[in-house]
Amino acid sequence: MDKFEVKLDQAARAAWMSYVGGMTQDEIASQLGVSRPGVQRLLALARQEGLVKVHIDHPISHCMALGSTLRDHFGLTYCEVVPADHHAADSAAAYLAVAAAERIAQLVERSEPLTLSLGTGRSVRAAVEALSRVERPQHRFVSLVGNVARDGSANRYDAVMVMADKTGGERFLLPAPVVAESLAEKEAMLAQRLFKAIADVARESEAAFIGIGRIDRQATLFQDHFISESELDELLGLKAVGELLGWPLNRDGEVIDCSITRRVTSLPLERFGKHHMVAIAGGQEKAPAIHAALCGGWLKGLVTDEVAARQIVESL
Amino acid sequence: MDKFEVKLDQAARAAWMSYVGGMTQDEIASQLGVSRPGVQRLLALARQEGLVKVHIDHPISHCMALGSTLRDHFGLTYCEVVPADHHAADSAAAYLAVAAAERIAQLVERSEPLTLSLGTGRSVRAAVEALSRVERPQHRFVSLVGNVARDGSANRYDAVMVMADKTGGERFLLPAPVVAESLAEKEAMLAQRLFKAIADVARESEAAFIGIGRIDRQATLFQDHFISESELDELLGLKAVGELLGWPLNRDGEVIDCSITRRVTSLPLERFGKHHMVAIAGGQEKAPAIHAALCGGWLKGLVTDEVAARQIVESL
DNA sequence: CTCGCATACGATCATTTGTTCGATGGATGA
DNA sequence: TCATCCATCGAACAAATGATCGTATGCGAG
Repeated sequence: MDKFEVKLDQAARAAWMSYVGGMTQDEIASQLGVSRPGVQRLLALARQEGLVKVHIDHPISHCMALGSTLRDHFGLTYCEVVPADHHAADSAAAYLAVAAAERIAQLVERSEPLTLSLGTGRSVRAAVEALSRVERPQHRFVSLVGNVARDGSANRYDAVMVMADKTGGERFLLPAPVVAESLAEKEAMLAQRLFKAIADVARESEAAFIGIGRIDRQATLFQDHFISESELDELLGLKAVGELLGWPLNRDGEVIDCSITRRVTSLPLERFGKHHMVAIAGGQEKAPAIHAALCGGWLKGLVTDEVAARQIVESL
Repeated sequence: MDKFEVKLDQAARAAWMSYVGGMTQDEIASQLGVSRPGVQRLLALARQEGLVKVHIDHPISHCMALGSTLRDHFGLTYCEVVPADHHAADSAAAYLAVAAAERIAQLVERSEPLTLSLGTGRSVRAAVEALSRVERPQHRFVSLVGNVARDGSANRYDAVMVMADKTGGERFLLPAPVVAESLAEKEAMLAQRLFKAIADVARESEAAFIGIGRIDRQATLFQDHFISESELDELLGLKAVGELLGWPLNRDGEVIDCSITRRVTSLPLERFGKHHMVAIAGGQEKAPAIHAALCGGWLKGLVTDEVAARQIVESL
């Protein structure tokens, strides 16, 4: 196929003129003595044969590539990866918050009434705090996770509270601990009219922005006393690597069925098809948990950082 | 200017999505949460800041870059550089011929009557021989250089002859040696009605495809006995490095005024403004001659090969 | 606090690009 | 040699891109 070689030559020529020389296809056509659609075909060939290499000379380039890989591999609608600033390790968290905030802002800024679910966790908190104030009393914000600690005290600064304060929207808080003391207590909770009403609002929400929790000694679930040390050990024994809304996941992203799971009061993950939940989580240590959540197919979108994304991509 | 950093980040993102991800500007706009014209501006910024690097992964890429440099530097309308095949050194000449032939074919193939000038030399000969046969009796082909050797014999296979044979067009040959024996002989030639008539046809030609000659022991002018050895030495003494249509040029491309020049019967170079002559020449050894022709500003176009082009560009 | 300036934004239009479909020509096999 | 099929090509259309302009918005000076 020597004919093909000649075609490639011409395709490379056309590609050079188009991409490097900045010529229009008409100019290229008259230069090469072919029709304009002919140039079109040559350019298509050049791209298809991988003759055209484009590189974006900016650190963000890697992040985009990582995000794209994750998005394609786990079938996400979108995946944003923020760069890890190697000079200031802390700034990554702030960057993550800003990036997630922009996502949330896109929804919140519209004026049609919106119902939005929010999870707990530092990342979600930071994200909503990064939002700028905007008057939207028509919106409703509902928490997907109980905000009552074991001792009965409510978390005054839940993400939903911050959101509602910033927008003037309605707030719906789940009046329950994340994990009930007993099965009976859980049943009692779920039977409450108020609880059901809030669950209904949550079900109407268009999107949910949630955190992803680790399951280890530093787990928020444990640190904030939602579960006891022995319960943590039980979860670790069952190979839990992360949690979504308090539901522990194994490394394949499946919800682990155990005594603790049966007492979790959060809305079941199955309730939110695949088109609601956007996770906000980053950091080297959270990578296994994020990976699990992705494997489970629970997420629609993910906002993470470079270190976590890299770790996950490398383990694929 | 931290604001600018953020802009660049976003510009890089947009560029990545557009060039690497292949997304449309509308998609990018909705992803980034800006308007479509906003994306436009971001992409413009990214290009302007040199964030976007495009590389054509094909040997021809270097050739295109060389050609572009020559074209811009010497104000040519076009400059085509064919790749030097390192495996088969000879194939470069054939490639050169094919490339030039395509240029000529573009003119010849049209059906409106065409008057085309042709010079002498192996390259021009090879180029017209590479042309495919096409019936164009309405065309006229005229030689710009005498085709009579010192001994009075005419070159049977002048490029014009080949052209006319291939197309059925009219042929106009200059009935003169390139260099007359004496000033008187030249005057006599130029006074001939026939000579004048042919010169007039040449003046009407739309384009001229000519060779570029070296001035050294291997010079065609000398090898084909158009000039004697002592005349060659004289030219070398006057620092001639090349010739166009028999007119010797110094390294700045100026026609050298000497006893030989005054006897050259070819049409004066000045006659052809800057918008007629396309040179066909390649090879390491011809580089200085080509460079001289370019410096002189005699050419509208150039078809050369990689080795010559590289040598010229490196000496700029 | 208000005016003016400057910068940036988004609606709109012209240009360029990509795709589809019918036509043309050349190769292959009967 | 002729019919048929396949590949290729170019005209026309649809989509996307790039540019221009009027408008808004924010910022600094008075």
